[in-house]
Amino acid sequence: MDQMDQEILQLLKINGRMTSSEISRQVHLSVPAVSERIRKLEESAVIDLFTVKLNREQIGQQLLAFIMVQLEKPEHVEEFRKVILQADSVLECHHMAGAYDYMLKVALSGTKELERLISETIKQVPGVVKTNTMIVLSSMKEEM
Amino acid sequence: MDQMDQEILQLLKINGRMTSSEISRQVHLSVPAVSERIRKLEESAVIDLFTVKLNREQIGQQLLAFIMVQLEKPEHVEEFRKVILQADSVLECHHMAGAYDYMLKVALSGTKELERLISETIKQVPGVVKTNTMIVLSSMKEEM
DNA sequence: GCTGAAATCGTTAAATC
DNA sequence: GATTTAACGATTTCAGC
Repeated sequence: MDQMDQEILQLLKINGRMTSSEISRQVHLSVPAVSERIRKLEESAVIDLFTVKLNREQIGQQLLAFIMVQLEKPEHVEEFRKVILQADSVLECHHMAGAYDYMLKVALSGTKELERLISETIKQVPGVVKTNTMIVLSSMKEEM
Repeated sequence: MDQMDQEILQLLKINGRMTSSEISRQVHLSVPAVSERIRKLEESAVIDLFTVKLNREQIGQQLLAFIMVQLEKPEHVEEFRKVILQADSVLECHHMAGAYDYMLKVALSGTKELERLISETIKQVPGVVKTNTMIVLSSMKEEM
């Protein structure tokens, strides 16, 4: 991955739909050269995927929160994982070092839905002994 | 935003570079109809942006962490904001309710760089009185 | 708001440097 | 690896529904 690849990735980060010909003009490289570099960045897994970032407020997710979860024993991990992967409102799930085992980033319509997620989904998983929820007031930066 | 828009967004979430003609085949709508819907979803800000998700391990960011920050007084927010927006390793910054004022999601090469970020960048901001860092061991889910 | 057709523009593959 | 050319495919525009 050289300087040129970095420039191309920078442009794609700002606009993932930018065409190879548009990029070609900006980086002073021929169109096939640009396409080939993008293909190789995908092949080598530097590029994970192209995606679209939605405006959460516009799609009814006005509330963002982080939920710390303490899972009693490792034998409950599989069930926990299954529940998390199925829950659409859970955007991220990280296995953590420290006082809590997992940290979830969740996007919901409001506190009512948050309450339901915590008490009816997360706390229903066997082994979940403790949770700690932190509410986001606003976000000044959010990248991938 | 109707059912059709949701189907299109779902496809674009999986592949942000999917062409209108590819989408057209999958949702049984003409190509111009698909293009027009995508254009309107962008115009109405439901679509925030098209972007590329990079594989952090492949680009030398093997360490992911969350840093809680306590900021003494509101008059230091502007300086704090400036530093955060400039720091490439800070992926996210959320203003929080609760014990800490801000929560950062950071991606770095390792603990050495983390130490430098905390002591030479974050703690240098006037008003930062306390931080608390949580290390990510692995991530089982990560969407936008 | 969708469709179909035509013109424009972008992509891909092969040959060459 | 990059470029050029030419065939192919996608997008845009617009008339008509």
